Amino acid sequence: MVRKTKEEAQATRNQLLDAAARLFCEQGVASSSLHEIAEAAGLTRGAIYWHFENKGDLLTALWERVALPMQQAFDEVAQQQAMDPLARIQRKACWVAECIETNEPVRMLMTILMLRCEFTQELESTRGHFLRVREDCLTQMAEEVRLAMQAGQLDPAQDNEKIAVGLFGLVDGLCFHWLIAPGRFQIASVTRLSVSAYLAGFKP
Amino acid sequence: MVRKTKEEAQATRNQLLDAAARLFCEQGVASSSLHEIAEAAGLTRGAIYWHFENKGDLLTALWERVALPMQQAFDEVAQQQAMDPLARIQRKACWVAECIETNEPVRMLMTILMLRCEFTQELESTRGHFLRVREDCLTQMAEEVRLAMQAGQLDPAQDNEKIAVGLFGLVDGLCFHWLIAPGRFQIASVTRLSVSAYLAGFKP
DNA sequence: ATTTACATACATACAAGGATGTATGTATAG
DNA sequence: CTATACATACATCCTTGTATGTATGTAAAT
Repeated sequence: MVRKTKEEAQATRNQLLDAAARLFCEQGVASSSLHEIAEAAGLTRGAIYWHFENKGDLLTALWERVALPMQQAFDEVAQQQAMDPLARIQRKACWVAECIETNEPVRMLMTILMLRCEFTQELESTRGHFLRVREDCLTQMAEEVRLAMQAGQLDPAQDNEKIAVGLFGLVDGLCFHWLIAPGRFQIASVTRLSVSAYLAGFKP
Repeated sequence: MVRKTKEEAQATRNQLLDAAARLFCEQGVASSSLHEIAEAAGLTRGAIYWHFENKGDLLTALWERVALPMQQAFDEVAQQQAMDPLARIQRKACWVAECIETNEPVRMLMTILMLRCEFTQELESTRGHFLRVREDCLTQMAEEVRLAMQAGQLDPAQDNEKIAVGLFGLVDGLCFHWLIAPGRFQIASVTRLSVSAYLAGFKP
């Protein structure tokens, strides 16, 4: 039972990613051996080494599988021209929190990235991805803030980049706390409240 | 050259903690073997196993060595009765950011906890410590918020706990971003700006 | 329509190197 | 003399990477 069709091979790859996500999430990246992952997927390490280079590559693939569609959805929210700049900012910030709560793959990936992996030399490429995506989002967000300033919704005397950085910190920090202390608070409502207060603090 | 005095033994223990902090920070907790740590401290694994039970215990000790004095300093800030409640809140929130920037042991520990370790079963006790300290701080902060509401500085119609949770998220999120992208922004100034805007958004 | 040839998609086997925990040795402070 | 504060030695278990085996899909040649 070898040499399957391309579709079956893709299914195998997804099985491996699913198993890796579950094990990484449960017991951490370092503590999950490739043998365990393969076994959890009902396969052997040979399958892993066929589809991926090593554990780092596996994690990167996991991240891409979730992040790519998420990035698209994020951009779609950004295209909502019906809303004014400030409403768009608020919507985008809260959307991340909602995703973490409702979308299990996203929640698992964020759990892995924030609590179950070590950003060391081995995962340098993963960290690079992370930083680049973050930088893109930050640039977009700073631009939105600038537009909100132009529209008279935020104080134009402020630094739009700093405002965007603070907003990112707020959202990611809430995600971090919610993930490490699950069920401690309602992330969606707290994020809505916090973000609107934060933005209100920058009104002219 | 064995059987040293108690002071010398304590110094040995500190050497081990110093070496562990450095290695954990540089290459992560999981990637740092006890042999490496002992070697970096100019000792052997025997010394580690004499002073600590295992790697998890070592990390817990590391955390306690930094967190205990930090907790005290934090409480001292809380005792500043000269300031009004809102100023105290602002001061405490910003103090963390300042610490991370100026106090190297604190920065290293936060780097380890946020980026270089996996909160899995093995570090369950460390995570427990973390959560308990966080819960204490949160309770204190919520109380301060309540006082600020009583003093008419914040909107009493709001939920003081939620405000405190949001503040924690903001501060920790900024720390996280600053640690993962070092030098990307000035943490002290951004934190000051963000926190004051956040709090301003809750004014009556 | 077979056969041939090759690439694909894994499974299995092998070698080497740690890492951990523990048991034991040992010199000295108290 | 005894407990202390380590160093050393040992056994066990994993883990990774790679090399090799193998069965099948697929396309081209005949």
